[in-house]
Amino acid sequence: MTKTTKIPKATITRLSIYYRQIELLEFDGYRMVSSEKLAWLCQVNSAQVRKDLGYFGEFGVRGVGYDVIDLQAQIKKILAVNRDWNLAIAGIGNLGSAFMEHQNLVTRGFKCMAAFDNDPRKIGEITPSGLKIKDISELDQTIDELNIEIGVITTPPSAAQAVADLFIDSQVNAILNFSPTRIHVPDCCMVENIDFTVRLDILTYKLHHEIRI
Amino acid sequence: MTKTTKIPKATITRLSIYYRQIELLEFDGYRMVSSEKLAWLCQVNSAQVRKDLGYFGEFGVRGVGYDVIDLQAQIKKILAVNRDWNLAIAGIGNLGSAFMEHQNLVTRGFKCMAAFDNDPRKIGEITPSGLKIKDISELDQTIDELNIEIGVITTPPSAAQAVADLFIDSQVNAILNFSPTRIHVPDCCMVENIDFTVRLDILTYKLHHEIRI
DNA sequence: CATTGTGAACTCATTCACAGCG
DNA sequence: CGCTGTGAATGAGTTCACAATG
Repeated sequence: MTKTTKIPKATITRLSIYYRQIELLEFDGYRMVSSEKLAWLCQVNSAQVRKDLGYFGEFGVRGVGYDVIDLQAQIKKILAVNRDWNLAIAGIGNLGSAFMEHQNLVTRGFKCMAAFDNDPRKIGEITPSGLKIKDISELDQTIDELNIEIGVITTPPSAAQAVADLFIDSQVNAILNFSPTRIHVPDCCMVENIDFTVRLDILTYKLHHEIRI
Repeated sequence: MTKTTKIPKATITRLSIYYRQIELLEFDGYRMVSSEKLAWLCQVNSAQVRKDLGYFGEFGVRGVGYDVIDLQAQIKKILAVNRDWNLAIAGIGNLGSAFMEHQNLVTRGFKCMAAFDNDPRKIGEITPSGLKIKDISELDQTIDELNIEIGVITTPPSAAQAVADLFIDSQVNAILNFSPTRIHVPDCCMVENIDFTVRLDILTYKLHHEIRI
């Protein structure tokens, strides 16, 4: 019934994980799946699965479970990944290049439409996927022309904030930030951070203290 | 006083973020920092900063703040990043290569000591950092010889679980998993996942629903 | 007297437990 | 009967508010 309860951010994260597992289930020929089984695959509690889905509707059949194909479609709709999204990426070093070529993006409708750098040696180069690297000064115009909605930052940390500011000036309100810096943005803009070293620090902490958190 | 209270995982994550900001503060010549300022930089509540640090000791001076150099050293010790850690990486595609060459790792004492793949065309190749790519079948022996404590998985999702199993058999109890699959491991092993698409899905969800979670 | 350190209050998230239903 | 859907109970994490103090 799409209640207006506030939905935990963790729920959205898990929905994305459920989606991935359901894809695999479908590939393996499953038609139905129980919350118990999906929970096991995703390493969460089965009540959690049911509650997460419950925020958005009643997708299951009591006594039976969830239809794999249907659930897949429902989650796609919830996450709004039932359509393509245009990305632009700034900072074409090793990481930026790797991100652009990454299989899981292409197959999921995330399209890298523009690539920017400020290194004169890189500008004008063609990436393996056939994209011409542009000068960062062309960002604003390009974003507008290509209808970019998500900006990806793979620059060194020192450049991250300036690039974020450029994206925001160009009305890009969603940023995926790979640099190990927190960037400051106005309220209209949302940021997701991916920081390798934070993840590694968690592992070293746990290894050192010999605990599982 | 290093109380034996249970420490939230989020606290460890933030500690790593504080650390990054403190490095920058030191670089900018600051000697002291208040919880208020650090909180602003990291986009959290200042009581949160104090509480997080409070789990591990009393590092501040009332009425003054925290000594930048000292706090840096303290957090390094807590996270156990006051020493080097040897990594091995499996799956030398675009992402694996990018990860190996990544600046922030090298400067932080995370050393990529071994690289594995199962593609005959890649085995034997030398990476830009001078590492010879080995056959995945040599994993067990190499891990042992080089004293590897952290394994990194940058393979396609279909290979992730098998590689994880190999790491675990070789007594590697900490895994950084870049593949968009949840891997199943025994209790002795800890896993941190980095999944681009989950992050992108969160952005699309928010863009579509025009909310900030 | 500005700022830390921390118990208490509060908010948010997860899990339980069972009614509801195909 | 078995599994979903969900209110109620529990648990975890964050923020408040203020006493403690260099």
